[in-house]
Amino acid sequence: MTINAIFEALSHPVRRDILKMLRAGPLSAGDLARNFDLTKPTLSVHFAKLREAELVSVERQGTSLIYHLNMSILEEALSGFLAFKEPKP
Amino acid sequence: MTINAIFEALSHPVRRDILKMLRAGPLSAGDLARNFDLTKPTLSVHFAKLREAELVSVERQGTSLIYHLNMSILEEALSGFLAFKEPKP
DNA sequence: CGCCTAATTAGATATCCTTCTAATTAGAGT
DNA sequence: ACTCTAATTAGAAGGATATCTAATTAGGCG
Repeated sequence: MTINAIFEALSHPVRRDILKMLRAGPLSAGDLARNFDLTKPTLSVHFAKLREAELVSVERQGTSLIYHLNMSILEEALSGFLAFKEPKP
Repeated sequence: MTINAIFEALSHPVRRDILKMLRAGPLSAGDLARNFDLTKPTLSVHFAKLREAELVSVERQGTSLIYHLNMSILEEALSGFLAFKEPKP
């Protein structure tokens, strides 16, 4: 997890929308994908970037992958940058 | 000014570093540029993106352009996104 | 096992981003 | 007007990103 990966992940509107949806609670990849006018593979790539930044975590439930928002990472990164603090050593 | 332009602007480490430097007070384009291992035209492009997002404002002083941090825009955008609020209508 | 659904990975293409050098604009001073 | 310094804009090259279709992995169930 780097501050770089986090801001990189936040730079795309689709990925920010994904985070907003997850705010209400965990959702499967398919349920998330249904909300966009993009193919599932495209969404998978966006999920991967969010995972890389550790802004979301995944849990398997049968054949589905359930995505959870990692609010603490998001909060630390954004409020940390607002205060111009360095990331935790 | 759009939330999109703001997160786009924040996505590059050089631009985030520029904002950090401006935290301490206004600086000229040249003074900012001296801190990076990049040419001045390259920095100019980064400045332009920050202006576009209205994260900085510019004021001319003789032949120099002085950049100021627009803290309120940054704060509203980041804390707004953290709270998952919509941007001001 | 064979098949169906859910999702990701691979490969290809088009677009966007970053960076450079060269050219241009703008102000100050002689 | 000329020249010097400060900075931006233009144009081009290279690398990275987003998106699609096709192929692959993984789990559940008859």
